[in-house]
Amino acid sequence: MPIPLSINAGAGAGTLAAPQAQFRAAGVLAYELARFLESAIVFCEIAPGARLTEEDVSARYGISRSPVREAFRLLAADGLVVLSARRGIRVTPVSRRDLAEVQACRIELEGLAASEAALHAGAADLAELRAIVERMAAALEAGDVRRYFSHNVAFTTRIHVASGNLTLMRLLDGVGKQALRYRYIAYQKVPELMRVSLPGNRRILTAIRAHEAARARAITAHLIRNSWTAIEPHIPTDDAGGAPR
Amino acid sequence: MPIPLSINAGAGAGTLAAPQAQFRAAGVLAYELARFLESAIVFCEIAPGARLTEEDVSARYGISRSPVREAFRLLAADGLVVLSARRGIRVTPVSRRDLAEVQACRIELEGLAASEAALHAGAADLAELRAIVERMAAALEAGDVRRYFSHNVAFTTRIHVASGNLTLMRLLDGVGKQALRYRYIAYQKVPELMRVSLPGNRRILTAIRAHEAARARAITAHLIRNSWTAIEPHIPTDDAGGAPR
DNA sequence: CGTTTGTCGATTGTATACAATACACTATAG
DNA sequence: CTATAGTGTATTGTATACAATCGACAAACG
Repeated sequence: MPIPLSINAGAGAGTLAAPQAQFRAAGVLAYELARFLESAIVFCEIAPGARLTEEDVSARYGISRSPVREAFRLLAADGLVVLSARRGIRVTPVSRRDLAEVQACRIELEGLAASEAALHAGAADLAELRAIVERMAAALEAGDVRRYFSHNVAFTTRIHVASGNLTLMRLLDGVGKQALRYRYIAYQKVPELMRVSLPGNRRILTAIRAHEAARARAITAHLIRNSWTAIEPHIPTDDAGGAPR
Repeated sequence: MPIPLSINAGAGAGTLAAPQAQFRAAGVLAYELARFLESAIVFCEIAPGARLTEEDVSARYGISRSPVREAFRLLAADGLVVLSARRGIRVTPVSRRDLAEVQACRIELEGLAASEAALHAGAADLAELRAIVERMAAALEAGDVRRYFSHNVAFTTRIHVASGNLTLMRLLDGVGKQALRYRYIAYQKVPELMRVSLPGNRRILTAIRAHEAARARAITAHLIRNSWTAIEPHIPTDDAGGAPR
């Protein structure tokens, strides 16, 4: 039976921020596997709509079904896969509708995070954010989309941390991973997005440094709407594309 | 070894809306157990900060550890318990800080849901919402706090459905369960809250029926803020109350 | 020829045994 | 008396075997 995975192992694993590393040990197979698959899904190394089974994955990585099963549940909780009993799990298909849903939610939550960050960010947060922006600028200069993307994610995550709201972080973590797929597609298909994104992020940082909550929120919302409209044309109209088994 | 559960089995189980019943079969132990424990936690039949172990729960209900483990992960994803490796899991303690976090997020997400519902609600949604409001009124008349609470939850959930945004529903489901505990505490300690809540919900319904998205959002936000300030005095200042094992 | 029913295979759901690990406690050395 | 190392126990992490269930296909019946 052919296994539909085509991951060149070790490639992209761990390049994204560890999701709940603060809560869970690194040596736990389920979490390691979840991070690995997550990264593979976000970077489209596993195609949207692809079908996986517990057995396949456990055989492929030489581990038992228990951690695989747990990893699948973790991915499902973040909306990256959909579980259908006894029919295997499927990588959540991308669609314009899903994009719209995700972005609408992100506007609210990222906006809140930026706003709270403007109120609570300490010196360390600001320094870190500034450093990340510079790294983004360097990546843009070098034309390295994937590196820019990676730093951009770090920037966003750091704002979440600076907001000081753990519940918000948890929620953003959930919707964020789904959004990551679209964000990656966006930067791949429309690299020019970087040129809009970087100044936007700089302005967010400025607003946060000046403790202007409302402005930080507004710019964030605007930026998300921007990328939304940039991405949309590159997403299939509906999710009919997925192979129906 | 004493098992810290004190659930009179079957009492409150299933009174809350089934979370993902549409996706998962009812006969699956992990989901049944998760719903049961969820209800017990929300209604404070298991105390905040209480410690559970996979072994205890599996023994108590005569099922194996596998579904118990899975149920624990589901509860953790909704923020109702916190997992700490090899130290058992603990029911998430309540605290003013946590309340603030949850409510801040809810203002954004419930606001969005109300707003979208105002734009997309169909005749069936409106009829159902109207019916639920009448049931809330009846419960208020009868002074039945728990029944009022239950219908209130149904009302909120129905708005989420009417929004037509599945991602939003998923997020609200996550933060909503955590919020439920505070909402229940609120109605128990401050029954008068019902008298404020009912007219507020009526006004939300009116705004939705009139397709006034902004107003629906504003009223929703206002209502949440209201209950927030009403609840806050009844929550311990910090989470030092939990027995540290 | 259409419909229903039975069987089979694939896949998840559940149970259980075993391994690993972190924490608490005790004993011993200084 | 205090500090530290070692050991034991509780608890989760992982592996694996077995049961249940769903969908597909085929055969029999109308």
